[in-house]
Amino acid sequence: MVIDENILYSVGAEIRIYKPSEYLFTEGERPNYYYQIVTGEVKLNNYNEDGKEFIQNILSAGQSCGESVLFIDRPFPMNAEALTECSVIRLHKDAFLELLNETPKLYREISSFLSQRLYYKFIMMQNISSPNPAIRLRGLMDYLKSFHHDESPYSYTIPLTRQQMANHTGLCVETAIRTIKHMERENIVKIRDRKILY
DNA sequence: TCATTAAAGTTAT
DNA sequence: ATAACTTTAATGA
Repeated sequence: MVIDENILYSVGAEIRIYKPSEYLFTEGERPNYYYQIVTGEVKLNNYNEDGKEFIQNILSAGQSCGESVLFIDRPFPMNAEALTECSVIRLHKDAFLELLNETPKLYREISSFLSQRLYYKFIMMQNISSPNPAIRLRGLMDYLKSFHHDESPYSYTIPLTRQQMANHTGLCVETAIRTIKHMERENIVKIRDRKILY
């Protein structure tokens, strides 16, 4: 968790429920709130000129979003869409910044969270710039698996659909599927009832 | 080689 | 039932 919920409530935060496919915020909007996910999953994405989706990240309980842009005067560069039903704590920008001023410890925690995001972005950017789809997908899987602490092969079930994996790596679904099949033949992954074990 | 299109089967809602 | 996802195959850059 990023910030203790009780602290957020004490400075005026409110809880909001979002239905699947509802937006927390959209690209181009002016950021007015700090968001922290209590339950559910939120997808950060963009759409390119042809309307093709690119998933930037998928966030789950305990993670925050929107904070990256609260410190600067810029509109949101992405959409935040609820994937499942979500309960999200929302705190107004001014109250959020005020809270950080009063509590240096929180400043550090937010910085740490932002650093993690930056780290993720860097890793993903590295492997997504590879022309080889296997490297892109493996980079994604390696990153996801790095949070599960069992390193043995096939111990981690990829929590994404192939569609989502493709949209994460800028590949088309068909290429993602073919590449994953190829990886299965090479014993890099196992597939058990459509789930990818890595 | 990969994206795109089309078509069909499968799963989830 | 209907939408979303998965898979295979053909074609073209």
